[in-house]
Amino acid sequence: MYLCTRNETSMIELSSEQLEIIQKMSVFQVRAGMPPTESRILALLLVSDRTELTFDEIRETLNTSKSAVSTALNTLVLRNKVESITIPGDRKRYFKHQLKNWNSNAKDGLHKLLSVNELLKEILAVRTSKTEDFNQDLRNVISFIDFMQVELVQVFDKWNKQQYIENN
Amino acid sequence: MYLCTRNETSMIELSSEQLEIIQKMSVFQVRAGMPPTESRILALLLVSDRTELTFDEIRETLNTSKSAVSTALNTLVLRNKVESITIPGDRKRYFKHQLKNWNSNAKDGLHKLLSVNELLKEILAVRTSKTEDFNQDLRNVISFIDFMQVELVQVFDKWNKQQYIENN
DNA sequence: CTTTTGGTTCTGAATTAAAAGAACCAAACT
DNA sequence: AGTTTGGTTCTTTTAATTCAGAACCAAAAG
Repeated sequence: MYLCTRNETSMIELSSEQLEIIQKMSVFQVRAGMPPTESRILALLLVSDRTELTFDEIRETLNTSKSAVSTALNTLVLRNKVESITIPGDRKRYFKHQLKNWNSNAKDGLHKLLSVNELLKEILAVRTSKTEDFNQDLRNVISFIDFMQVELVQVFDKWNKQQYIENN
Repeated sequence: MYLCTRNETSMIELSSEQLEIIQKMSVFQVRAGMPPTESRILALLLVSDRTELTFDEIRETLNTSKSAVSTALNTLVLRNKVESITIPGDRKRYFKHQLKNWNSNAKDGLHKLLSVNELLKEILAVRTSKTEDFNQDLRNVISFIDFMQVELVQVFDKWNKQQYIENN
């Protein structure tokens, strides 16, 4: 006979405020294109009093299937949104929001957005010369994006420098 | 008996390069969350030799249904991505890419992205004080976004000023 | 070596988003 | 007035996401 030392449920207790925030946050993320389960997991990891939750705690608290939680967590880990921690002597994995990566994720996202400029340059190269006004507008957009690219790098640098100073 | 003075087709002739760019551009936009038809219309309006196209030219060139083109164009106009021009004495509407708005659309988009900060501040206010490390990381993200908000406004200003100078 | 734990992977079902098709409508033309 | 044009709107079809449920599997525990 094997002992069952586990609790009946691993559901996390949440205040109504916490639940409400999970709701709002996930609506926000879903609108930005993230799938619902991923969004709710991220939101839960942000509001929960314990910052490292197990697979089962997430599953039970959000009342979702194992498969959905599994795939969502894996893509979140892949995208550096969540880190998975293992404690020696404990088989379970613990999942934690990767707040630290917010900065560099934002940077990557912006870079991807700005990479449209390569296509715009291709377009300019192929355009007829008959439409000078339009082409000039296009050139202007291209310079704007080039400008943003340069400036954003400086803004990120400025932030990093400022952080360095504050921590010394 | 009524004369049919219209052409058989209003399809726009496109080089293979132009077609290829439409393809690449729409893939890019779709990945950023824009519906396919909208993306292809925008791309077409960017590469086409004529910059103002009619409803039917768009429909035939992209080989899409009237309803799809209609709704896509209407949302594009609503979002200030496309402008619709009417020429007096011509019943058709002409549609043109709003390159001029790229700048301010970008600004709006970024602002929406950064508006997540209000939620993060709510979260911080509700969090337990037991998790000081995590809370500090969260505060750090919040300051980062606040910082970006301020800096981006300055970057946009700088661009506008620079443009003003160049044009005078 | 058997059982339990902590998941993963593989269907299928259900929901959602996108596009097509047809009916419709107002303005202009004859 | 009747027709054609230039679309719009509503309904149906199709395609793509998302999730659940069950089977499965490796590592650890008994």
